[in-house]
Amino acid sequence: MSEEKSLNFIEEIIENDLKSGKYETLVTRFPPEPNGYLHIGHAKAICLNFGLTQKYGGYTNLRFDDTNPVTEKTEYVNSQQEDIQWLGFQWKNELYASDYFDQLYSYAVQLIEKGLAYVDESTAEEIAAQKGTPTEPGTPNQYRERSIEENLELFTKMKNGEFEDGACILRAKIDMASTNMLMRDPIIYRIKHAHHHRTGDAWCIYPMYDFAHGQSDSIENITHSICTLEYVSHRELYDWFIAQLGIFPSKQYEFARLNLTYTVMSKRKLLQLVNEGHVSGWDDPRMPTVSGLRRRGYTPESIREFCERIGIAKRENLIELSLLEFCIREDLNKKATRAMAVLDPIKLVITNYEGDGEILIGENNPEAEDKGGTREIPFSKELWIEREDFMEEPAKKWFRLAPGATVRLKFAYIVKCESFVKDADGNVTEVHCTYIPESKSGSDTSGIHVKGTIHWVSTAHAKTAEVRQYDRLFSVVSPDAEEGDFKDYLNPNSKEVLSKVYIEPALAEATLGTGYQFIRKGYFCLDKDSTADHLVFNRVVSLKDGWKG
RNA sequence: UGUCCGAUAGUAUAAGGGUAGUACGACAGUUUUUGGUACUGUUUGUCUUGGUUCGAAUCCAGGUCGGACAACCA
Repeated sequence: MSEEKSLNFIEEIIENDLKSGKYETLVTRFPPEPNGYLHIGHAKAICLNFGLTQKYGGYTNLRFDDTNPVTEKTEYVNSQQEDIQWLGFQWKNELYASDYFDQLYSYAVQLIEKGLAYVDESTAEEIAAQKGTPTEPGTPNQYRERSIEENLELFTKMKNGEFEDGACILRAKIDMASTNMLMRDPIIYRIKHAHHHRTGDAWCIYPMYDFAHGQSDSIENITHSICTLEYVSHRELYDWFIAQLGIFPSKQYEFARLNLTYTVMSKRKLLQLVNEGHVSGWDDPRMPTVSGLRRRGYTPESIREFCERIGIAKRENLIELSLLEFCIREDLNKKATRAMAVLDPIKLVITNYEGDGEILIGENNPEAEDKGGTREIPFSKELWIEREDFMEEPAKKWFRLAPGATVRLKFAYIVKCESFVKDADGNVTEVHCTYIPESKSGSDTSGIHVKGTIHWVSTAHAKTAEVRQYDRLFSVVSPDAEEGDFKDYLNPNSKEVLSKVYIEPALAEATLGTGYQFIRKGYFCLDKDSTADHLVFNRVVSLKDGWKG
């Protein structure tokens, strides 16, 4: 029993099952339908399923739940595999529900032979009407009493393609009056003359989720089949099929799915954002998809840490985006190389500086264990500095530049603001300073202490880049819960493009997949749109800003 | 009107009959050549009404509130 950390309810069940000898080996599975891209909610399930077998031994299968040929594509199979591996997990077996189509078919035949399934020729509307409502029982129809022989014959014809789509279906014969709507003779096979991404045209009947999932779990000897809360009412059916077929009794356990503030999580809605062009694609850095987060600059470690922190429970939850941001800041703080970039430039002229070709040395990461090494930073008389680092009339507790104020230029000298220049519109365009030669960083003998340090880039040496700054996709905490269309609540300012940002020369060597901290501004990463002569950076997340001006 | 699930600080998550704790957030302070980081402190909570008990967040009963369930989707 681990005393250090408390167990979630699933871990408790597993520890009990292992301790009691109910199972020797833990087997879990991650079962996505390949009909879209994986999102952070899937990441929670991935971390849970794979994390459990890492912790307790055993293994986890990746099983694609591909029982609906019209929505599924190989493109999605590939992206989902890539995302799982990127998150840092490796499945034991790559499997498909479609691997079991023959077996599933024979299970259906067994049910018919036991008088527990029948072919129903009612229309979809009739079936819905006969189903009753949650408060009124359903009513059986005439097809329910067909003979086993007739059912066998009709089901064979269904399989052989002798019927059109929708002409009939195979239903389990359970209880039309059950309080659980799912037990009112659920449909288990339907006709779809559709091309399947793996079985091609071999089949024209396909099992429904409820007739495929539990049996697939059972075939794979899954001990703990973990899914989200909306499947609670399916559990009765899940157990029923396993009991009637007398196969390995996998057990289903449900946990609450992840909801994140300021975003939506359903595949349907994410697909809509993509299709209607509200975002650039599934991997738009604003999307809560794994590929979007990856492009945004999130690390696998940060996402795993997030999934660890949110916990596993059965109550509905809405996790604050700030926790995700905390996780990536925490990770990148240790990893990201520091560099200077000026996003909104004005010029700073050091009137008494006459140096030429001075090179300063900067530490790459004071938070890394090895400090990340150092780099060379060219300095000169004219620099770009951030517009927001100068205030003509300083606020109280203002530590940055203002007329007469002193400030340190990061890695360089202390300067004093002597004057400034405005354009015709009244915007400050230049700040003129004098510097203190003996205040050089690392060998400061000036004895002067300043409260503020600002970043800068030498105008003569600056490279340029495009910077894309992202904000929350929606302007309301819970777009799903609002009145009307969720898209009405899109944040119109979720993406801001800065086309000409000045960066220090070292940043021109930035590589894809690496996090950088633009000192005092935030964490950034190179975007895949970057080319050698047009660098593009994404802002992963800003730094926490202690300035409450 | 039914069945099932759930309810602990702002948000999550522990405590499984015996001190309501932790994290994020917020606020304050210390350190700091990033108003970052780090460190310290403060803040706020058991849905409700009864019952069992020496003792209830925990067990029981009723209520309230929230969620799920009537796709030939998964």
